[in-house]
Amino acid sequence: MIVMLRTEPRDEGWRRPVRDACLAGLFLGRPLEVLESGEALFFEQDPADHVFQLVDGVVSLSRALADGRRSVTGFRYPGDLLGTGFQDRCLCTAEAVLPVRHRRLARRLFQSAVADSPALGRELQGLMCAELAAAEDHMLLLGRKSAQERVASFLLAAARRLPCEAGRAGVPLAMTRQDIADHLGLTIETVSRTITLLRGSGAIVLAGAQRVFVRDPGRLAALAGETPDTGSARAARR
Amino acid sequence: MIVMLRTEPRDEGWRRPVRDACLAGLFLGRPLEVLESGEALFFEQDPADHVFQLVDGVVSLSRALADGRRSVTGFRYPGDLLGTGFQDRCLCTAEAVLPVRHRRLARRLFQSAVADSPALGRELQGLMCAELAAAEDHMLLLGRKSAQERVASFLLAAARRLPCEAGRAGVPLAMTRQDIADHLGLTIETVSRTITLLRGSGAIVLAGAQRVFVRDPGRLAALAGETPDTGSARAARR
DNA sequence: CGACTAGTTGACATGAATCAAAACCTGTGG
DNA sequence: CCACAGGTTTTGATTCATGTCAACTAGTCG
Repeated sequence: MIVMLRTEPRDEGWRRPVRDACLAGLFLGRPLEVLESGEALFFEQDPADHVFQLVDGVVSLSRALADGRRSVTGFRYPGDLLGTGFQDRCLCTAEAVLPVRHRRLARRLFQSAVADSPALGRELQGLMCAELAAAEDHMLLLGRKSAQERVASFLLAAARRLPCEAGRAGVPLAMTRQDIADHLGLTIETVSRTITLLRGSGAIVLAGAQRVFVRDPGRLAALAGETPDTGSARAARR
Repeated sequence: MIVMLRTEPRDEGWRRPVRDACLAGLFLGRPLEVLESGEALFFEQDPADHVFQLVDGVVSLSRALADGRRSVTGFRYPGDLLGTGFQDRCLCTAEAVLPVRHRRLARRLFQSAVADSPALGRELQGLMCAELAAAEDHMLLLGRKSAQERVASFLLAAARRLPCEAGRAGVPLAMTRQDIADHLGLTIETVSRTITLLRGSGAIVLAGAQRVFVRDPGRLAALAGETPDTGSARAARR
């Protein structure tokens, strides 16, 4: 009981060496599972019984209309958690874009771990805030950006995911043009044409369809409709 | 101290008559503030120092590109909380669409209350999950739906927000056509034309620009691209 | 009543979708 | 090593939905 009391205090900073009790830690003992490229980890509307940690590969998250029209809400990469934002049902379908290795944890366990630890609670809240921020960015892209701005934004985001040096070797685009199109609310043809256009402008160079070199990040950012990033939103009002 | 200990146990179900210790309860003692229609509660990129409870009125949440293009990510109504999904900065601008009455709470207090109570933590997580689900729905709308489907979806959602009987008196659209257009990724002209079209089809009737009667919810749902709601996503794969 | 703003309608332009075909990969088998 | 099959990506020609620009109308507030 005394121990209980001693672990209670609010500010926990002191007793964690670098980073213990992180969400990733919950998956430590779990067995590794694998998925072929194209297979699904879960489907939209499935009961959301598990939470997943992506160890290796790339996953697309998508939802679809009855007639097959599809929206890819995002992609997930090694280290990311999947399904943390679900309640009882899966919000989206998760498909392996590359061969995947992952671990799984029963949602019950995940939830009780989060409920038991304020630190985990905070980490989860942070993750969800980030997802929400990304979702809002993406709504702006889908609702208001031109095809060129969308593709440029996408390539730029892909480049920024990589450590600077890795970028020298080119940005790998694991997903198909169809996935990119469904992510950007365009058709494959438009994605293809737009990439050709960006290539023509000298902002990027291609090495096969799946590898891009960003030659001129500044120009790409400009084409992406990014603000030169000075004034506040308040100042920018017309 | 004994009292402290007695309030500690994890499963609190027993000591709450109907619903105490909910997030809304945190705002109970707070003074009511007011905002004229058109005024902003906070701006994109402002430091996120407070969390708000909307008591009365309607608020639009939006982000903007440097050149003024705008995306309204959603609307908030009485009872809703605002700013719960922010970290250190506001993700979006919140503007009063109707005169607003609201209460505010320092984020610090909000966060510590949430950290202290697993029940509040769960409630907050639930709210954020719902926001995320709404965001994904909206991405599908923006990326893949036609103008008609977008407007029909919007009107349907507005109608469904109201209790059934209230619907008889018509669905009030507090926001301007510009707000609707920015929400749906369209222009005001297209919104206007599309509403006219829906009116022509007999699905809706207008009473002034700000009040809609949904005459045929089934037809409207069909025009909105909603599935007749039978098969699972798994079954619907082509 | 008049002025102002919001909303609607019309004519026309255009960016992206669609339909179609060619080029490019990647792996398989001779 | 080459030929071929099946898939993905690119390119081309054309169409169409939505955007743009402009005028008109309907509320609203002084």
